[in-house]
Amino acid sequence: MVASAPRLEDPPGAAFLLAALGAHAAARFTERIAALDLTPAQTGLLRAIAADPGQSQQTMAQLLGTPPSRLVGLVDSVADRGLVERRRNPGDRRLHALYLTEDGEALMERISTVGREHDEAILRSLDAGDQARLRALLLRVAEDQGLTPGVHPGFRHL
Amino acid sequence: MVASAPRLEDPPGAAFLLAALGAHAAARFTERIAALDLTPAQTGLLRAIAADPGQSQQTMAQLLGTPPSRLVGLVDSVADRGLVERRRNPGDRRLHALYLTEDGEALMERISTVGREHDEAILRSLDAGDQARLRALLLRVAEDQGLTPGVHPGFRHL
DNA sequence: TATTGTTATACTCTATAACTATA
DNA sequence: TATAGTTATAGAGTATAACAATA
Repeated sequence: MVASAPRLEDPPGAAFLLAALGAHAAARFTERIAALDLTPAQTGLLRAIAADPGQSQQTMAQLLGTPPSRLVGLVDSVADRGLVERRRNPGDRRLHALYLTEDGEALMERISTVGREHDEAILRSLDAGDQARLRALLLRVAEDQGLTPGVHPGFRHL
Repeated sequence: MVASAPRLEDPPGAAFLLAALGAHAAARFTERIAALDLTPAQTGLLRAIAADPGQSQQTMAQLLGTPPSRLVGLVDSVADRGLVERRRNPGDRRLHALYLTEDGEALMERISTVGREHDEAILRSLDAGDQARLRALLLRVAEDQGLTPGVHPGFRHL
């Protein structure tokens, strides 16, 4: 058994490629939504509210994997801009249910457009068939790994 | 033209899947190398030194996309453990060339093993053919997007 | 007493820029 | 004067835990 030679150009594994490309895609998306004056965390929050309106901040914090205290400032930042509103639950006045305003829903449309443009830019080197194949493979892995659909698991560090 | 209905389960784009899976893979890898008492940033530095020994800290900082001042503590942390050594360049004594020690090279072997196990865990839902297909597609996208091979573009935020 | 949301505090991490030594 | 590396400072962002309102 011979000791392995120095591996200068060790081919990166698929998981490393995933992590690297994921960080790259996230950085490019951050640049794009900055044009809408949004941070990734704000965008993730808007997306989560749009997907399931009326949730309390506690529920939302658990879904996003962040301490409730952090949600306060985040919700403030989008509520101050009239994108989200807190509605007190009359039955239990401790709960603040989160809803998008009309402006918020309109902005979600623009976010979706940005997302499609972003997708196109990242995948431009693949033809339609390969794009579909890649997406199917990623979906399969994401499901197996237990990722919550539509939620960025690294929300804590956005 | 009818206004679009509320899109509750908008299928996530491939780029979003990439970002989400990338963050997931990075988080799982962080857990694994913690068993070797390493942070992702330390691991990235070791990898970069192994790939191209003898570089100065300035060069390394540029490659990794981080301010040189941050490299100091990072190099200290691995040098104190005897994994890396700074060698002064006799020709220009301002430069500190970075090399792995024998212990550092041995640890790289273990890191490679951890990386392979990590890969296997992330991709376990795909058969060998699909793993190869995914890897080829990711490589194509990474190359098109201008990613430096073997370098994590989000090194700044590790 | 328990829970929701909020605020306060302390801590970690980072970049910027000043500083030292070499050139 | 310019550059490599280092150190100091200040700022951003976070989690933990204390707090107020409601149940």
